[in-house]
Amino acid sequence: MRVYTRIMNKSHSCICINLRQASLAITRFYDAVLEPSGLKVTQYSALIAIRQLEPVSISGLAENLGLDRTTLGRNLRVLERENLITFSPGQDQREHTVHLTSQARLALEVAYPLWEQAQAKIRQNLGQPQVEMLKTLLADLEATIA
Amino acid sequence: MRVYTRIMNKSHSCICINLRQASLAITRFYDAVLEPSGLKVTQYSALIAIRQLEPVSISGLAENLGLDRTTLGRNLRVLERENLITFSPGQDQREHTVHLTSQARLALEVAYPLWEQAQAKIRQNLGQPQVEMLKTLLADLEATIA
DNA sequence: TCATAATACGAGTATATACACGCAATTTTT
DNA sequence: AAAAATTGCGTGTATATACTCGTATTATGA
Repeated sequence: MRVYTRIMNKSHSCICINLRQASLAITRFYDAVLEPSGLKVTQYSALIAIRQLEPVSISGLAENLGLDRTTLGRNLRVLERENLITFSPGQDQREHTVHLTSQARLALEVAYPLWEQAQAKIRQNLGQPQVEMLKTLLADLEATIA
Repeated sequence: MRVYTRIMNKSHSCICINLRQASLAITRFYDAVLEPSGLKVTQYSALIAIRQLEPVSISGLAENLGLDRTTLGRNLRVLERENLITFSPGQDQREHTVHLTSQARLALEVAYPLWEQAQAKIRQNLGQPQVEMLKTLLADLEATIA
């Protein structure tokens, strides 16, 4: 008797798809809340990271953000075109170090209360302990595949 | 699959960025594991959903997958080009209903044990109760912004 | 019945993501 | 010092995502 492979027919049993769907939905929410600042949440997080690490190379920034180097490089071009960042040569002639412009600092000041508002809504509706639990689980999850 | 280790700033305070980083890392992991099947995890989940809901319209499928209608429409073109799905007109002349090909059913049979392997690794390393807790939190999280 | 609203979809545009490949600069090894 | 390995980055290619606008079809309501 042949036993045919039983395939799960519920995509929501997939941990990855669960994560992706939540990630996309929450991203849409943050992008909508941040809209008056002209920044998307990906751009906001990149600018925050740059401000924190400046001066920083593209690869260093990518590692910090958990993104592929080439992905971040292309994302940064958008920010450069919008006059939010500039590049300058580093000590090492291979490196391009990234800098915030004053326009970016202004945009971050506009974006910050909006971002806080998004964070607050989730904290209030989900509960602070649940938010902390979620962060812990996400960190542990990433550790399982490292 | 590359694992982008974030040395500095491991705990970001942004709930959205936490989610996105985990989502991208886990997606890279699933894509790498599924690679022998020729399917990416997004494609795998789309095909599973189609098999479950067939015959289904593009909009109906998009709703089920939590994706924008136009996003899914473009994703489906890739699957059509790869001869994994076909379209046919529905009762309603506006609708395009989606169908799996036998090639897709074969690909799913190849992909299934690989997908199970990815799921198992996470279940074993994170723990079944933690996986359930994560799913609950993600569902609750999405409810907070609805 | 006819005007209007709602639905289903595609195209245009734009950002985000990442792998493979190649090149130039730097570091390490021999 | 020369060879080899590593590092930093860009390009080519491809998929994924979603917003706006336009069009055709269907449903609804006056």
